[in-house]
Parts: sequence; C-alpha cells; structure tokens
Amino acid sequence: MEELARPNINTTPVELMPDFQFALSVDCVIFGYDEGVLKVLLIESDLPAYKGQWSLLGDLLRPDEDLDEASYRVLRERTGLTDMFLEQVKTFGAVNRHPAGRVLTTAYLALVNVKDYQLKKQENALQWKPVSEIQAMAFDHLLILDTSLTVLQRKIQEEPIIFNLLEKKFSLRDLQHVFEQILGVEFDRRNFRKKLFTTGLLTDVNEMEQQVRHRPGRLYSFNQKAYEQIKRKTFVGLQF
Amino acid sequence: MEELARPNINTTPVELMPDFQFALSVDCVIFGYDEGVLKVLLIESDLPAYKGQWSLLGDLLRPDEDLDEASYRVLRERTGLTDMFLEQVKTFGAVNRHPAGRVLTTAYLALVNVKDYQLKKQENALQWKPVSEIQAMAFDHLLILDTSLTVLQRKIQEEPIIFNLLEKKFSLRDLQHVFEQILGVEFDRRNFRKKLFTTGLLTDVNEMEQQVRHRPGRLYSFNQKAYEQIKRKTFVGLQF
DNA sequence: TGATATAATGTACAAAGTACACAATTCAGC
DNA sequence: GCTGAATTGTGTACTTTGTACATTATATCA
Repeated sequence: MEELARPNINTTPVELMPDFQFALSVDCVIFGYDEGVLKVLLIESDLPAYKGQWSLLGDLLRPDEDLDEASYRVLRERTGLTDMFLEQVKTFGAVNRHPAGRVLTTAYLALVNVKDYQLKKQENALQWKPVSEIQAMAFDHLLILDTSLTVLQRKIQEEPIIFNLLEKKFSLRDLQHVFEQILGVEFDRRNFRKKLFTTGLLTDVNEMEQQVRHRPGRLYSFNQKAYEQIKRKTFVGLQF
Repeated sequence: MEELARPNINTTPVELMPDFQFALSVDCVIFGYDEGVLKVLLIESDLPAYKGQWSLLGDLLRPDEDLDEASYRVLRERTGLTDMFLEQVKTFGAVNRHPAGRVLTTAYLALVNVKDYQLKKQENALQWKPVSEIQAMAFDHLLILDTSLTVLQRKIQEEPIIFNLLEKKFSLRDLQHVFEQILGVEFDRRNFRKKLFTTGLLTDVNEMEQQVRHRPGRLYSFNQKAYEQIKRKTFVGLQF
C-alpha cells in the first residue's frame, strides 16, 4: 500500500486539517477475582473535575501507536503484567464525555490473576474495588464498567476465558465460585462438576488444596491444547 | 457536568494541542438478504489510492456528533432508511490503515430489508454485493467485513435479530434459508420448524405465500412482545 | 392429467440438563 | 482420640432437548 503525501501534523494550523481534531484514549477494565469477590482495578482520578472519584486505568493514544498496542501498554505500565487476557469491548463517543475536549475512548476488557499482580505491584494509588460496591465513577466510566461486565458475563459462557482469573492450579470449588460471582447465579455442585469434566478442558494435576480447614479438593489446570482442538468444530445452535 | 475552558480548536496551532490529532470515521457494514443470498451494500471508493475498489459506506465523525449518531446519519443519508437494526461492532485503529493520515474507524453492523431499501434507493454508485464473492476491498475494509460477519453469525444465534433481514411477513422456508446462508450450515426442516415454534416468537398471520410455483407456505411475523417477556429471564449456561 | 416442487406433520431414539442423598476426608477444639 | 463442622467425591432417576427420518397434501406448470 502506497502512502500519500500529507501535511506535517506538528506544524499545520488546525483549520487546515479540520477533520484531525479528535483525541483518543484507551481505558482498561481490569477484572480480578480475590477472596471470593469479583474486583476491578481502579485509580483515583487526577483531573480537577473528578477529584476524589475513581476511574479506570487509561491513557491517551499516541500518534504512532496501534489501538490494541495502547491498551497493552497501559496494562504493562500500570501493573507490570505482560501476558494477560485483553480484548476490545467498545468505543464510547458521546460528545461531552470528557471535560477537556472531544476525547473518545475505547474500552478494553482485561482478566488478570490477582496473585500474579500483587507480586509486581508498585503504584499505591491503585486499588482493587469489589465490582458490586461501585456506585459512582469519574467520566462515563461507570457506564463503561457496566458494559464491560455484561460482555464478561456473556463471554465466560461462550469461551473458557474464566481461567485467566484463577491461578494455574485451582479447585473446582474456586472455579464454580468465580462463575457464580460473575453471573450472579448458583449452580448445583454435582452437575457443575459433571459438566466441566465432560468438556475435557480440565487436567487433573494430581495435587490437593493446602491449608483449608476441611477435606481438601483436587487441583486442576486448564487444558489449552484440548480447547484448541475443540473450538475448530464451531458450535451452531439457536438459543434465544 | 461543568465543562472546563479549553483552547479554540479552530485557530490553535497543532503543536499546542498535540493530543487532538486524530480523525475518526464510522463505517457501516450493511447486510441484506436478497434472492437467497446474503449481501452487503458497498460503494466504489472515491480515493485515488483505492480507485475502482469497493468500500463500506462511511463518513468522518463530526466534531459535535456522537459516535452512534454518525453511524445513523450515514445510514440515513446513503439509503434513506431511518429505522433499522444498527449496532457498534469494533474500532479499527492500526496506524497505517488510512492513506490520508491517522484515521481510526468504528464499524457498525446494520441489518436491513432489501425490499424496503430498493423503494428509496437514490444513489447509483451503491451496489449490493454477495458476501461470498467479495475477495478484496479498499482500506482494511475486508478485515472489517470479516469481523462483522463473524459477529453477525454469533449474534443471530443469541438474539432474534435475523428478522430484520426479512419482510414483516415471511415463510419458514425463508427464515431457515437466511440462517443457513449466514451460518453456512443446513438444518433439518422439520426440526427447524419445531424449534422455532417452541420459542413462541412467531405469530401466524393467517396468510399464505403468493406466486410461488409450488404449494404455498403459511406466513409468520416476529412477535416482539413475546420476546420482550422472554428475554428478562436471562439465559445462563456454559457452552464451550 | 402428470410432473415437479415444497408444505405440513409425528415418532423413536439419543444426548444433555436437572434434582437430589450419602459416605469420606480433613481440621479444630475439646 | 473423639466430635462437630465443613466440604469433597460420587450416581441415579427423571425431564427436557436435540436428532434422524418418511409420508401425505397442495399448488403450479406443461
């Protein structure tokens, strides 16, 4: 693809390029599962207009940066994590959503293991907040959070991404609790086990839970290879 | 929300507002079902770099326009339609995706009834192209089309949006054929009927097909009210 | 009137989902 | 070392849903 000549965007007065007036940002909705509760990683807003309110972790898109790269950079810079589940959710483009001008933002959904994160944590301004307790946020971030949560609820039922919230080795009780916490429903324990075993996605790692005050459960890991094979047979069925 | 003072974007040299250098566009992936084939509404590109190639219908976002409004405007201006299914799909933000500079685009998925459209058609540069025949497009529009088709395939299995592609009254054969065309599979006719009837979403309008060269089938319409009631009971189940 | 095309319908079987109860294991406290 | 508390691990009967499949009926066309 041949690139056409274009004005130098660093010196041209804006009226000569009236279409290039927008700012773009990415905002990461970083979900984690901690002590039985679904949480999201937030930071206190640094803008005067939203002093003291919580906001998502985001940054402005740089002129020579792909959108996906920007979200990855935010995750890396703020949490130190480099290998997490990260996926675009939606772009929010209401005219007055940002006090500093016309800034659109693309929301990204990230799933991280809170234990991994805690090892590398550096910033103190960040906090894991239980999703269920969040009533207000800066900007339109509450809308973004709600939208992302809905997307998360749908996606964990369609793809085995929920394992990104757990440690490599986990018990079936943990797994069931994450599902229940995110979906807001309860499953029958026996049927849940049956269902998960028949997917063939769990590998028994031949270890047991440690330091629990009851009979310890077996630990399992997610079998990525098995999933790669299964997912080729695209599922078709109507369910509305 | 109080709006803060900000520089006048029409006269300020760009180096004073380095973050506001992006252009945004919307591109509509307008699907229609015509004569048994899934088609998409395209236009010949007017950019020299893509002379003679087909592109999606899109336009630049205006400074005082919500993102969703822009997609709606494009649909209205180009097709005359004002009441169609329209939903954001994804934002494409590769650095070099547009030859004129840093232009990001948000893709929207639209479903229209081709018969409705033909009545109001004005532009001759537009064409309905069978999706299966499209090999190349201008910009990154082939990627956008592929992505939107995948989203469409998922969504028609989860929500009864497929009716937007049909006329108000339709036969079960038509309905089945649209599903098969979009999903690339074949259903057993008897089981398909059984499944659709048990959803309770079809209303028998007590009319028959006209001018077919075989025994005419009954016509049905989509029962929106029934769906409103059903969808409150949010479906929960794991299917990966 | 016969050929062609498709509508309309039902049954037997398989697979998946649901409801539900009891014995076993570990720890904590006495 | 016994008891209670908490949770694991397992199986069966029943219901619901999905699948495979064949025959008769109705309309048009030649």
